[in-house]
Amino acid sequence: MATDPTPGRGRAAEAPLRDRLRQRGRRVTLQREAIMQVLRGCAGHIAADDVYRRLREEFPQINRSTVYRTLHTLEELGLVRHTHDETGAPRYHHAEDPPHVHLVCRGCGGLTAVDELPVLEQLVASLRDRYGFAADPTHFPIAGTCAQCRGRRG
Amino acid sequence: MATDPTPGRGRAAEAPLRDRLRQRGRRVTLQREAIMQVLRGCAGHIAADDVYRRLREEFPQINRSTVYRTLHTLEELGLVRHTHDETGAPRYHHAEDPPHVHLVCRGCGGLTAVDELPVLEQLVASLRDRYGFAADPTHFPIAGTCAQCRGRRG
DNA sequence: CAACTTCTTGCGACGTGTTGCATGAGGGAC
DNA sequence: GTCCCTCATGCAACACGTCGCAAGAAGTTG
Repeated sequence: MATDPTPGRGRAAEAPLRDRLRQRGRRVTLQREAIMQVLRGCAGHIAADDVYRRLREEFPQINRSTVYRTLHTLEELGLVRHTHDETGAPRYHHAEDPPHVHLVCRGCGGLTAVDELPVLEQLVASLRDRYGFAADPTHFPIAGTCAQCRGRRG
Repeated sequence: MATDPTPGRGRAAEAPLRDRLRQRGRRVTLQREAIMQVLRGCAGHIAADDVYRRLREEFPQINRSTVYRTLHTLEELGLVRHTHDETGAPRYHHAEDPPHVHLVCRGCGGLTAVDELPVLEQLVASLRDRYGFAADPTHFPIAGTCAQCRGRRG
C-alpha cells in the first residue's frame, strides 16, 4: 500500500503505530498499516473476519491468518482492544474508543450500552479490595433478560 | 422435577430428562441420555467438544453435530446451562451446579471463583431498577488483572 | 404388529479462528 | 547499494462450531 494522501484521515494518525512497532523491535508493514486503518475508520466494534473481508477488497492477496495475527499484535501494542459479543465471540475496536458495558438479553438478543453506573465502580473497588483484582467490566457483556422478555414469559 | 434420592448416580436421575422431553413432544433417544449422563458425571464445566470426545469412546458412531445440537436442546429444557471461559468459549454444566462468578486474569489466565459478593447483588438490583434488566452475572466471567500480575508490571 | 408421521441423527460442507512451516520482506551494518 | 539476520506473511492443515439435507428411528394410531 502507498502512503495515504487522503485529507480526511491525516497521516499523523499512523505515527503511533510505527513508533510502537519500532520501540519493540517489530516491523512496519503495509498489512499492519492497512489493518490499523480499518480499525481507525470503524465507528464501533468489528469482528476479525469482517476486518479481513474489508481488506480483501483492496488487497485481494492478503491472508486471513495475517489479519488475525496482526490484531493480536496490535492489541499487545495497546493500539487495539477486543471485547466479546453475546455469543462470546471477539469484537475488535480502537483502543481510544470510550469504554462502556453491554447488557445483552438472552431472550431477544437486544443490546443496551451502559456508560455510567455507580454500582459498577463499587464492584470494581470491591474486587480490588478483596482480591487485589483490577477488573475490567467492559471486556465481557453482562447477560440477562430484558424488561420486555421478562414480561413475556417469567 | 422429581427429587433424586440416589447417593451415587442412580437411574432415577434419568427421569427428569425423559419427562421434560415428553412434555414438549420431543423424543427420548440413547444419544440424549448418554450426553446427559456425561454432564451429570462431570464435576465442573466442560467444553462441548470434550463431551463429544468422551462419548466417542463408548459410542464411536456418534456425530459431533448431534452432541452440539443436543446440548442446545438440553439447555432449552433447563437441564443444562453454559457459561463462557476466559476466551469467550462456551462451557457446559449441569443446571443444578451451584452458581458462582469467575474472575479471570488476562495476564496469567488464573481463575478465581467467587461464591458471594454483596456488591454483585447490588449491581443486579441496580440493573433491575434502572433498566428492568434481570442480570445473570455468572454467565460471563469478569476479566481483569490479578494481584500478582499487577505487581509484576503495572 | 404394521403403517405413518415427524423428530433426530449422521453426513458433508461451510464459517471462524489457530498453528507449523517455507518463503518473502523490513531494517541494521557496512 | 548490498549483505544479512530475523520477523512477518502466505499457505495448508487443523480445531471448534453450525447448517441443510436425506436416511433412520421414536412414538402414535388402528
